[in-house]
Amino acid sequence: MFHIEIRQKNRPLVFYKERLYLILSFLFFLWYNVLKILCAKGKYKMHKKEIANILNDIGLLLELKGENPFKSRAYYNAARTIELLDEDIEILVKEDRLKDIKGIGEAINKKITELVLTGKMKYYEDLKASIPEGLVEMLKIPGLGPKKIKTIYEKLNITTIRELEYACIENRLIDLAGFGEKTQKKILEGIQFVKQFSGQHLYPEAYTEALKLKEYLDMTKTALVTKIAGSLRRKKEIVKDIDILAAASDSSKVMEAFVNYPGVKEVIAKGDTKTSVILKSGINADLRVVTEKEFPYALHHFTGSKEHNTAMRHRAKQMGIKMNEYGRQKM
DNA sequence: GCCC
DNA sequence: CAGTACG
DNA sequence: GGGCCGTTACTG
Repeated sequence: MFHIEIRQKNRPLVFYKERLYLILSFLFFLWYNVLKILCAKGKYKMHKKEIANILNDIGLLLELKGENPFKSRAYYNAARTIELLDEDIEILVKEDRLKDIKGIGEAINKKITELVLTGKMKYYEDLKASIPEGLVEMLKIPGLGPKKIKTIYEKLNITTIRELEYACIENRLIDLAGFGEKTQKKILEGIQFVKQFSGQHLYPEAYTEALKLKEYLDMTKTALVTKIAGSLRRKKEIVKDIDILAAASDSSKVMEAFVNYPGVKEVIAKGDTKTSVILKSGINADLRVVTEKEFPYALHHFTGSKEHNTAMRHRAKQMGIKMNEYGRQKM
């Protein structure tokens, strides 16, 4: 046979060259695919909690719009179902098994699928854009629900809690149909109540938010290491912000990645060592970047608490050691 | 919106 | 009574 | 096509 004859022959140099080319291209192909998989793996992954939150938001927004209450409840139910799901949502989407889950039908299945595959949901973004942010915040005020908020918005053109507070003080609510003296008073008290707890966040909320942020930063590979610090690291039940500490030789790249995090709503300050942002969830987040050598000392310092630090430094001093966030040395 |  | 908010 | 939480709790 012809090909057997060929095999047994001495091959000319050109043959090996061709073969080498094939091998190289095959290796390149492998490398390319592995890289592709790694990239896909490192891509921002949608968490179940996030999906649930978006579905929940849709429910709220629909109520504010005055949609069929059962429709918004369908979204609430779907949100709860997704959140309590044991299985990996991405796998469910890829295998198109989402629609088999009780509580998720045609419409919501499509929307979740879009969200998981593209990271966005057109319907949600349009819906959110059509309603002033302040109205959603008003839902936190006890005694105020979507119907009353809708009335306040449409009749008085009020879009923020601040404006609402003034309107109450000026007795402008009692004229509205369905409102009265008691209602107005209750709303005003409700506003005070909400104010009292603004800027305070429960550990589970803040922690999941912080984990997502850390995961994102790690994915960008701009820092050698990142760590959640502050009161969150101390597992305080209530925290007022998220502190993240990173070690890197080039801090600017980390800061740049940080402010480009998809969950950032507003950048408060951006510098070489510290950057502060407000997240879309309403939680403040600080990132501090130090060198690799400083990292352990900085981690201790930024984990705190302030009281712990002063006490520890005082004790160190007595032992003849000077310590700060950058390191420690014998005096 | 979802389910029966 | 009806409408609205709540847990 | 029709139901979807409640001997709710409160306000107007």
